[in-house]
Amino acid sequence: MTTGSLTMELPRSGLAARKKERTRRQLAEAAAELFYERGYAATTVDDIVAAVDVSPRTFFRYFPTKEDLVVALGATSLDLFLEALRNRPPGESLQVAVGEAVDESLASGWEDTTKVRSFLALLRETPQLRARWLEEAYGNRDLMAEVIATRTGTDPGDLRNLIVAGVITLTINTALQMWADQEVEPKAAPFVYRGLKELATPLLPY
Amino acid sequence: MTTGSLTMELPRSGLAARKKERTRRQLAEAAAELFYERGYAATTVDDIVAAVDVSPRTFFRYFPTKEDLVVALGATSLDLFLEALRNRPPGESLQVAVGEAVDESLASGWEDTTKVRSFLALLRETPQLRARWLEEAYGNRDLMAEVIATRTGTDPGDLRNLIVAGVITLTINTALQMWADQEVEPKAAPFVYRGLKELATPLLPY
DNA sequence: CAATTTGTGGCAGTTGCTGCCATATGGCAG
DNA sequence: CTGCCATATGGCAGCAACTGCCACAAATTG
Repeated sequence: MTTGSLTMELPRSGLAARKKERTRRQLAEAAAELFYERGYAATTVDDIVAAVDVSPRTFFRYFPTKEDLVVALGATSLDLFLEALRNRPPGESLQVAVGEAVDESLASGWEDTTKVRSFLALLRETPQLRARWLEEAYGNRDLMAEVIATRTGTDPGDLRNLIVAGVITLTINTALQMWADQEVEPKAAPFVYRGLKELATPLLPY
Repeated sequence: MTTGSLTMELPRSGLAARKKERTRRQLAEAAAELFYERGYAATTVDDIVAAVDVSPRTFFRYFPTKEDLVVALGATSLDLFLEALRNRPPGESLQVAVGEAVDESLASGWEDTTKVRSFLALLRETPQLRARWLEEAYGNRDLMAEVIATRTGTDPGDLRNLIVAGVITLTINTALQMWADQEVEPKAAPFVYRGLKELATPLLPY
């Protein structure tokens, strides 16, 4: 059980592999539904496995902890976001690139907007998950710094790039929460833009 | 049991109050020692209470969770930092004020530098605690934004102040980890300065 | 089809944590 | 100093998240 990538083995084809992938998806979907409905703490692992009809022991073979299942729910978006950012045209400003990459990754990583909002609401309501998610997002900081370095032709190990990556991560998360809090604006990008704009002027020498 | 302030009741004087404060301190100190020695996960609540000779049930009356004990270990510093920042001379630049406030709060909140390093090492080695601590630090963001607003004569609710506060929080934590990673420099302030200096120029319009 | 690998279930056990009730201890009025 | 009240403590039973271990079933391979 590789906790790192949250996938179990390499063999991608064959009946067994598909079956495993199916079980995994069923567990994740059933859990998500229950979490959104009753809340994270009020949903036990037993509840989840009962909905899919597997043993509790099996649950923990797919997800090391209950928390990890929630992380897995959103982790795909993190990867998609980085990939989208890599593919944005080089001439584009970082603001636009980041904003569009957010929208693209949300669109391709989730069935519909409702589920994104539910996920964000779950994070907001559960400090434990919020903390864990932030930690997860920061884990991608180094990768993001690399992408930024490539776009700007600077040194990937530069402290500045790390800081920028951290700040952008923070801003995106804040912006997404603000977006989820309201109902009228369907796209998240405007909120991200608004946050990033604040970073366009020097922050400190007040 | 008020989970909010992590203290139990108001009566500050009297024998009972002192006894309670003593038990609390004993638990925290014994736990810290064990955590630093064997690690967080490898130390059970039973281990901790055995060292102080109270019942496990009592432990949870003082600290809602094992994690909360760790947070309590460092939370004092957070309060001290804000207080120190409030007391820095108004003319001073924000960089200097923050850097000095960090040093002051570390000096007054911990017996010696070794313990600060141990605490930071514990955070570094335990993702779960790192996540929780970050969440805790961000909890002070609004308060910090207020202090900044006061210093700069701007609106406390300004989004910009929130962002600055968040970025400073992030920078301080990163800087402290870098400081703890090395051995030669005894004071943390230089590391904080170095990080804050990066914020003096616009971050985004690359 | 046989041999081997790999996923699964069941079970016992540990740890973190909670509710409940009985008891002990400190604070205080008389 | 005594008796009453408030509060802290201990013990116990119990739940939920995990884990290790072993036996069994299913897929994969030759």
